[in-house]
Amino acid sequence: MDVRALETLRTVRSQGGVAAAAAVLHLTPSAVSQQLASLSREAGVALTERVGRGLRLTAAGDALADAAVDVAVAVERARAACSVFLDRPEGTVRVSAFQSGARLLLPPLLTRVATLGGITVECSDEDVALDDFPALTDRVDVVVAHRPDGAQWPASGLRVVLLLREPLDVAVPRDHPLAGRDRISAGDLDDEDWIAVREGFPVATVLGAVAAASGTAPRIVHRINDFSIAEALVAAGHGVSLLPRFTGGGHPGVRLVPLAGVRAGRTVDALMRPDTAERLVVRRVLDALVAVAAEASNAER
Amino acid sequence: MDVRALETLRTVRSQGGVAAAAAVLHLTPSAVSQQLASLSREAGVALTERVGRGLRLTAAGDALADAAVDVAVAVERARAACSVFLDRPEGTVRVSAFQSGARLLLPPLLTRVATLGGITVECSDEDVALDDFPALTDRVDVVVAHRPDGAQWPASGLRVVLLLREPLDVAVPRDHPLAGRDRISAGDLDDEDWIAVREGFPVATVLGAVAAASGTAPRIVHRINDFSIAEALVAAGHGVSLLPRFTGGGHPGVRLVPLAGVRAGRTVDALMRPDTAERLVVRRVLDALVAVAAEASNAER
DNA sequence: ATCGAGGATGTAGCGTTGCTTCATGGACGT
DNA sequence: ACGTCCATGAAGCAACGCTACATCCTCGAT
Repeated sequence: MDVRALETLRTVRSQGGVAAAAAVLHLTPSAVSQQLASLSREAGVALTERVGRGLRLTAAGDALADAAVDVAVAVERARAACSVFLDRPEGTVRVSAFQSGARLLLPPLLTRVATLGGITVECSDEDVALDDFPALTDRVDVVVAHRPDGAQWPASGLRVVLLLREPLDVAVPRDHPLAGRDRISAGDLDDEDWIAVREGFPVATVLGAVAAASGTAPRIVHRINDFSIAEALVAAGHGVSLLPRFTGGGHPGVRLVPLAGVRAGRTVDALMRPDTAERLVVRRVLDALVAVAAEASNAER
Repeated sequence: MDVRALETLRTVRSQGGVAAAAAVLHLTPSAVSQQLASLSREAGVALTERVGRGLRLTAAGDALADAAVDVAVAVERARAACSVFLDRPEGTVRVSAFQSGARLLLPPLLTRVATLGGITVECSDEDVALDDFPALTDRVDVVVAHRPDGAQWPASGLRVVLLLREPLDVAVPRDHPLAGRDRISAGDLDDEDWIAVREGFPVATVLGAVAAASGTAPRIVHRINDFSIAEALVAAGHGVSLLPRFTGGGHPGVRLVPLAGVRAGRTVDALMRPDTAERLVVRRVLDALVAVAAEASNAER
């Protein structure tokens, strides 16, 4: 039972195929396939089965992949047990975040981690569909992800740490009739043009929930994922939008007005594989990230 | 962090040296040494330190060895997760027992396991000093061991399953003045010659506890570890002894009389490494062993 | 239907890893 | 002071695992 092969099995499951797993593991598809074959030989049962031109794990493969998570966690705990005796935790941690989260959290995270010394943080911005966030944890140590109110991450083999909850406000142009209001109710927005995010992406469902409260379907004229672009469009009078309260860059031409009646918001979490979550340096960075998120949501309201 | 190397580290600790560990692992001392060196390089700290002509684990090494137990357990759990999907558990399990325990438990164990089919049990008899029982678990899957009342096995990385508790009775010759009694108190035995077990071996301390109750030091004339030999000596009138109630072969020339006042007894347990305890076949054998032990202690009183 | 693309899996060859053998250097007991 | 025991290095060899290449299969396109 090679630990590397178990790792590979997990990756094949999370990435959904041999080729994708091979890319993540920096291997050729052939190597991955051979590892699976060897593992299956050792286990005495088939771990994968062909489906179409891809493959999927059998029940046995799924069970073994679950067990493989515990193996990886135990190995990382062993590593951490040694790191304790090192004078100071060293290493590099890869952190990714979606755009608005990145702008809010990454700068203060980097300065805070810098004070610890010895830990290098490599950042990247990754904006993917809601369902694709978990798979990022194979490539990146800490994934800052967001989800609309009500949605939950799949529990299987994923460590989730809540960073902050952020209300979604209605963004209207500065000169809009509603701009002076303290609160806006869903019914006030029936005649507006909407700038929404792409389908399948986080908070896409929230607009639907708001519209449901007023009973009319929203008129979506643009689909923009980057909130700062959406903000610019709103300022230019091309529609209204739902934008997160803390992240809104404070564009001078835009006013954010809270929604009345509907509870609209998103949650920002840190996602990690259970084994990477055990790494000492990762835990240090995560602690810093939690602190930074707390400051951010306190400071801005 | 190679799993094999972690395994090696554990063995070096439990066996107390590179050479002994190498023997258990079927390797050369050089290979063991190289694995330790590679592990230490990877961990970044020294795991062992020379002491005299041997070596001992450092604090970091000890911590890593502890973590290695969890790794081994996780790996075996993974194996077991696959075995569940196999039609029927197969494999061989090595069981060892001290003499009297072996005679009592091994025959019914073998017949019981035979009914399961597919599992081979390899038996051996190992009589060692009390402190040496745990180290046997590196060589043998299930170690049937015994300990005097009050003694405990070291908790570190050892799974203990209680099999039975057995009172120790006073064995006297058939024609001895005390042979007719229902109970014997400690004071009645002040003038007897004793046949004890070797120092450091299980139940050696019990005789001391009995003597303490009467206030006089026991006159030990022979030290015999094998209870059936001790029994023969008692029958021939060479002294009295403390013998386990269930295991006593029922030698016609010997009477076992319970002790009054003092609680004298020994406990028989199954000892396993935590990782081997996870193996499915081992668990089957262990279940059988527990059942056999229950029958034995019920049947014989 | 035919063809091409994408995906998984075998085969040959090569590099790396990890073992054994042999030799060296301390530490203890006689 | 010598021999023994134990751990550790260096050299050589075998085995394992990866890459590269080829094959088979499935699906979507023309």
